[in-house]
Amino acid sequence: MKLQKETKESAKAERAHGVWYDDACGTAFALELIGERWSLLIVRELMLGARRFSDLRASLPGISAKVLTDRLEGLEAAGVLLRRKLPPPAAAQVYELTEWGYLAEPAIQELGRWAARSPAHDPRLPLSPVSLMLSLRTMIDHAAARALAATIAFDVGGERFLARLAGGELAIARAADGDPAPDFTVTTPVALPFLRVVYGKQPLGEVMAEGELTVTGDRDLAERVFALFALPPKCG
Amino acid sequence: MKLQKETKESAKAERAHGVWYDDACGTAFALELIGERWSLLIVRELMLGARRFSDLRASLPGISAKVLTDRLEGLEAAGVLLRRKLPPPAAAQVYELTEWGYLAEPAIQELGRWAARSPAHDPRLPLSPVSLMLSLRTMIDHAAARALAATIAFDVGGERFLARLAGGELAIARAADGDPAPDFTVTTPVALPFLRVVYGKQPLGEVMAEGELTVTGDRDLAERVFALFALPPKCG
DNA sequence: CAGAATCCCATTCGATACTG
DNA sequence: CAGTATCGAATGGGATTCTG
Repeated sequence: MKLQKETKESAKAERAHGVWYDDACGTAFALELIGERWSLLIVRELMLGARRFSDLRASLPGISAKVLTDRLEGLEAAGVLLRRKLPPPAAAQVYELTEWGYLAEPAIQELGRWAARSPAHDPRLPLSPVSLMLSLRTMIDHAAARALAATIAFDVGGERFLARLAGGELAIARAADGDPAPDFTVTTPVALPFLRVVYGKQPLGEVMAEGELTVTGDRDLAERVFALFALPPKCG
Repeated sequence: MKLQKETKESAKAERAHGVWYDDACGTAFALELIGERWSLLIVRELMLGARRFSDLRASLPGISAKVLTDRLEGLEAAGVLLRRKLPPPAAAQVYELTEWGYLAEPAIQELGRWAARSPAHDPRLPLSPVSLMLSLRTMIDHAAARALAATIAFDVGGERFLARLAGGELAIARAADGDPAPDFTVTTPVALPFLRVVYGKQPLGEVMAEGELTVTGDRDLAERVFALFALPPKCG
């Protein structure tokens, strides 16, 4: 009886550290770190830089304060992110991925690439600004992109990013003060109209005529850049 | 009141279909498909071919019959796997990944590769035979492997596989009757001793002297093949 | 606004027992 | 062997409240 109780208690303690699977497999260990509901989506939202509690809440429709708090604690304990106090006068607290946390991007991309091939995937749900930017980096045709270079400013629902296309890679960062002038600027209140252009291959003029999406600057370059993106073929 | 109740009920119904995140992001959708506890590990166990209920239970220490049943249902509904009746006289039921299910391997690999870089990863826990084989395919140095070709038979705790190294790739399948004669054979009751050789870089002779691991056949080729594998560098 | 603390119900889990 | 049935316990997560 005693023994059984101790076993149960230690099992409980292990669970608190996130030890569910007794398995040396790296994939199983990954699931102990980021396999809880919401965890990986929080990591995704941090992938383009530090964010505040309320930013995260706003980007993750449906998450509660409690759950977000719990997950941030868990991810911090796992070494995936750090909690950092901004220097005064901002004095806000932000959450930022560790160096190793940032290395999770390929895994996130592979999962997304795989799921996008499901016949059941519905690309018309809402998409956070960060997700949109990451999806571009995931779905770009690297080979074709080598032939192009561009500096692109994005404003998605007020969140601003600067993307630099060069050498077949798309580097993305949050917009900052010293940013160079972009070749063109994409402005849209929500992701969907832009998705219809890059993945739905709807003509840019048509979507712009609806009034939500605007592209200013080198429109011709923009069209050639947008042609670089495509969803993977559906399977089954 | 009425409205609230309906909202709750529809939320419940959605949850039953696995709609947790209201998010077009492919990663979020992937998590709806394979993000439940155990789901991705079940997929991993099926990655090298169809298995039975009891095989899966044996390979996933700690999973209960109920949870395994639930997950198999969910994964079948998601289109990740199929339940198939073997023709008589075997007449057993097996679970097998769909074509699209098999495409999840890169995502599983990226997760494993990432998690293996955590300082907290403990590679001395038990490892299922399938995990061991998949980890080899994940951690091989493709560039260096191009210089070698080999046919290798594995017997890990009674589960037998045939691996073919060629063109920098490691193809792995369960052993079958018409298999060609291997260049060498690796036999071990559990994964650990073999892990110590390929990832711990412990001398093969030393590990074999302990008596658990045996390598028969072209021992020299074996040593050169084993040198192709390495864990990614720890981070932080 | 950022988050901790509490409450509480629904779901989930795992153990055990049972069945064709 | 391949699950199903049942049940108590643990957990999860939403709502609300409180604090700095």
